[in-house]
Amino acid sequence: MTRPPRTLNISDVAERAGVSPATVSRVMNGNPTVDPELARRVRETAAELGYSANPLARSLVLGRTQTIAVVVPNLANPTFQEILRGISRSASRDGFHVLVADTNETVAEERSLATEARRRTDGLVLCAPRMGEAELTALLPTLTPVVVVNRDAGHDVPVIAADYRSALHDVAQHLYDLGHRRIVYLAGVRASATNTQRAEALDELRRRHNDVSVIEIDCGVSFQDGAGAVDTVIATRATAAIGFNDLVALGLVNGLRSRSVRVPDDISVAGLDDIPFAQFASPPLTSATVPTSEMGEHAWAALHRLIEGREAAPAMFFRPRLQVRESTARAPR
Amino acid sequence: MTRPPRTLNISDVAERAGVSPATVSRVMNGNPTVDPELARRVRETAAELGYSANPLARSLVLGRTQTIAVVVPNLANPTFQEILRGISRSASRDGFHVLVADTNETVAEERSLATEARRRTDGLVLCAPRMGEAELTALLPTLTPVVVVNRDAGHDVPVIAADYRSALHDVAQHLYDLGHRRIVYLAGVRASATNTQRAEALDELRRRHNDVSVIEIDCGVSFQDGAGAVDTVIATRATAAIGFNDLVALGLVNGLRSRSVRVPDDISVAGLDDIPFAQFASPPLTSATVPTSEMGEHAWAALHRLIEGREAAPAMFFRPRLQVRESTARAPR
DNA sequence: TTGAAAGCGCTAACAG
DNA sequence: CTGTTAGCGCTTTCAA
Repeated sequence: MTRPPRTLNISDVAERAGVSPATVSRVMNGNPTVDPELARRVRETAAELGYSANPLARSLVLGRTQTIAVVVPNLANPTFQEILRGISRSASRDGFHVLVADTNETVAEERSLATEARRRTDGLVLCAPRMGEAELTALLPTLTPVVVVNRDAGHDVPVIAADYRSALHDVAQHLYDLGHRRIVYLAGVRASATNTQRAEALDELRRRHNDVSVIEIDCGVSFQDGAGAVDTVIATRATAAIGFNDLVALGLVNGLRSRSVRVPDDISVAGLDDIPFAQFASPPLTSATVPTSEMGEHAWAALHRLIEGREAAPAMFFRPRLQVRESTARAPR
Repeated sequence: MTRPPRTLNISDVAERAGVSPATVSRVMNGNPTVDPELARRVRETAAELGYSANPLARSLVLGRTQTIAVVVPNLANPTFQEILRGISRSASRDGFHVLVADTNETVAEERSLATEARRRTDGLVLCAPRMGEAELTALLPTLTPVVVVNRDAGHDVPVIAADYRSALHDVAQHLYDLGHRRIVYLAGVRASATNTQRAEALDELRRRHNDVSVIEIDCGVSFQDGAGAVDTVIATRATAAIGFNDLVALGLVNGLRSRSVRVPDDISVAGLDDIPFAQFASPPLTSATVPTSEMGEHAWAALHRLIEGREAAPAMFFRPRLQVRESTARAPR
């Protein structure tokens, strides 16, 4: 293991300016107890040499890295991309860097990835963790400061989440109002907590309307998953389908097209999330708008408070807004 | 500035195991020169205490962080999202973490963001930098090890790029073959190097076919930019339009729809990149497929080589593949 | 107001 | 094979 050649350090500057390293440190940190004239000279020397303090060394001694970590289940999912973007923009505005970790839907690695990422940073945003309730409850305290996105997480941890129960309720009710009585729901990963919320909304629909039949199909979270479910969906003879998210819904639409099933004439399809491209799909997809990048910003704000030792932010739930587009229509009679 | 409470460190483990810190260090690093029995005991103690070495301290002494930085112009752009994902996946496979920095198309901050990010990491992937040639040439040597994506960068720096010249050539030729003789091109940011490549391809088209007229319009890189250009495009009376990228093209399509101009009946529209959603657009968008996530993987591979002190990888150019879909058709007569 | 010295947590050269 | 020691680059008491 060859050690890299050493670089310009604080002593070099100190020596050149004829002062002690301590003084250079004070100047670089804007400590006002330094003689103005001396400070000027040091600053000049530093500029001349192109010196700036090694962030690693500072991190070690100060115990803070000015960096946070964001753990997402899948970087290919537009929802998490948006959340990441929201976090990244606002964190960088506050002078923080962002480390990103993609678990790739591998539940088994969530824990270690989060732990590892957390150790190199000052705090963590855990997005939609897929692990079991017990594991999460045990893990979170070891991760503080941490905030959780799109999953509920007890009372000690700030939560920023979309209310998927309400979202699915609105979408399902919209379909019911259009006359659909046989509705299929393409469920996401069982492990996903938001999937449970969605299921609850379906239960409620069943309770409220005894003339409706809701069929749940195990599917997945990706475009491919949605496309792959097409035959099962057709077999149910449902007149409407709701995707776990827009990706699944869009995949299904594509699959239906390949089977020459028309959307929305033969079957209505709706998604959840309202990803940026839902509106440009063919046909434009009915969905429920989740304010993802704002949620990212709030996640950062909550984490920032924690990092600064301020009181934890309360859990925040965002109610998605139903966005009716052309992929849903009256049920065929 | 309150110093955080100190945590479990190597001396705690050493003390508990009745050995020196050096021995613990050796054990933790798998150094084989330790008595197996002793090693076992140390490992046991470490596990018992839940100890693992502080990465910050290791980074400082070893001079490597096991982290790389990725700088992108815009995290909202699917192309950069995919590149980031490709890098992230492959880097993490090799035990590296990824710091992400979004410049938000702010040319003035590219330099400082890249420099800052580089200082906390072992290497940098600079994606499609927008800064001027001279500035880039001056900056790159201060960033090594660094690899550049989607922009040419002299001979000392590995480059991973899509051949946009070829891509635009194929798209333009495709339109020409469909009978289009009046084609409008929605240019991206002037600063973008790949924009220049695209312009070259248009020049070539003009040279080869003196019956074709190619109009260039300053536009931008986003969906909104494309939508905003709609009236200008209509005013040109062109029968076909090529977007700087798929986002612009999709924006234009949407704008045209709002003006009741039919695609492709009245005007053909094509994009560049073939982002994941190009195929689900309405109508599905003709584009040129850029293998973004593979490019990300190659970018990591090239950077990894550099970090390990191996010889620099040669510049790699990927030729995009024309993907004809329903947004382009024969020119109206 | 400034400098000397200790120490953040770790690794590696050097003795033994 | 193991411990002692020095030092990565910085900040921060403590004394002067």
